[in-house]
Amino acid sequence: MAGARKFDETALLDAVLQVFWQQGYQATTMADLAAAAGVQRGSLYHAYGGKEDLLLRALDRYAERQGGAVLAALADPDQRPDPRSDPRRAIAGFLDAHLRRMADPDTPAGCLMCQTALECGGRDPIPAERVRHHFLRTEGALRAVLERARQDGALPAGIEPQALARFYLGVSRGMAVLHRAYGDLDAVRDLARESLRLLEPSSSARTA
Amino acid sequence: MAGARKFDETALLDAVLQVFWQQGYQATTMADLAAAAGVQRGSLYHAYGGKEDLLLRALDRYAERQGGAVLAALADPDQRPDPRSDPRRAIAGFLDAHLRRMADPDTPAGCLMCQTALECGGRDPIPAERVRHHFLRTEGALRAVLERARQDGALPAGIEPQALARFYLGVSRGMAVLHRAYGDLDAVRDLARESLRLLEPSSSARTA
DNA sequence: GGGGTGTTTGACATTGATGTCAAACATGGC
DNA sequence: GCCATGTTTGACATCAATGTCAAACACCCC
Repeated sequence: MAGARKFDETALLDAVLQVFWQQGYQATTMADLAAAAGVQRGSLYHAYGGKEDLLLRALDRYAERQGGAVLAALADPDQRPDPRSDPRRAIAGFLDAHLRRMADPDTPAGCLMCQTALECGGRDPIPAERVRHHFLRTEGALRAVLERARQDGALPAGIEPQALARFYLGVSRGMAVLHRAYGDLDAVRDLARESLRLLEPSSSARTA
Repeated sequence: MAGARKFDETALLDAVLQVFWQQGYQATTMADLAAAAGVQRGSLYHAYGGKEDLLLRALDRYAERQGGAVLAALADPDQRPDPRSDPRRAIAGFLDAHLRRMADPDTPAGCLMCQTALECGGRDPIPAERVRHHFLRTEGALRAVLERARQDGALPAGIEPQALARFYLGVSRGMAVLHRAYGDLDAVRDLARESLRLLEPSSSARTA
């Protein structure tokens, strides 16, 4: 293969991701993306389909990096032998991974997935579907942890893993909105901390 | 005053609001807004400053309509004599008002405030600040209800109204994201229902 | 009903983004 | 070193949105 491309694929996607995340999908132009990636605009068109295609790849890359860290924290919050039998540690690790990500000053506030969900939800079905896919993945991972914990007897009887998984998915999404809106982590921390009280042993088990 | 304007101010803002809500801020053009409002594009420029000004007015109108109903439900969920002394009813009314709004098929999924928060958070400081203002308003109303309930002894000691208010604000924002992403209310209902368990009498009171 | 005030309208110039393309270029295989 | 393959580059035409403006217009007050 001669005339190899000069740029690093993942570095380019990271740059693209950052711009989408900072500015939003519609507000960023191909020129913005090219400048951020240190590449000519024509090269982007040549190597990829266009803005929507780049967004889809950026979403997958985002899921791989940020989502990967989050799911790893969920599965193994503290490198314990079998952390999933303690759902509190697992869920706390899940939320704490979000908090740590948001505390990184080099990264825009909020969450690219949530932004894209809201921005493309009423207009661009393909990115919206991709986001939905990643949401369902996270929801499934949460549910798996809670299912397992219930089987191990680590959760009060009557708990519905499905509903609780959706609850913590929603909480993590709310955290992203508050982070973006408020700019700091005060409210985000409150939201995470309060939500964990639902798993405390003394908490009621009624879930209708 | 001669040559009175032909259109109805609030009807126009409702139409504008709907378009912003459906498509997002950046994706809607002045032509979209003019068409939705049944008005010539030049008239919009004449009567208002431009797209950003229209967004600000749409946000205020949205807060007045949707937010007004939500805050009313919070203050008086069931036309009881003094509903605020029962924080569970008040918060349930608050969340249920969101659910009822989302169940309306004539209205786009999600929440205009949250969309704007995420879309403008990294780009347009003025709309972002306006959204923050409305968020703080809601947070304050929630806190007031919880403060009062605590004074009435209707909440376990040790509860922090501030943190709990932010929690339910975040939950309502998470509901909007899940609604927009999933398109249905299943996950939204789960999120709302689970979050209410935090106020059950048997729930633990530890908050620090 | 005439004059003045403010609104509506369509057109205009300007700006910016898009997507394409041919030519120049780099690289690996032979 | 040379060729073939694929990439980079800048330019180009097209398209769409913006914001402005002068003229036409409708309304109220006198």
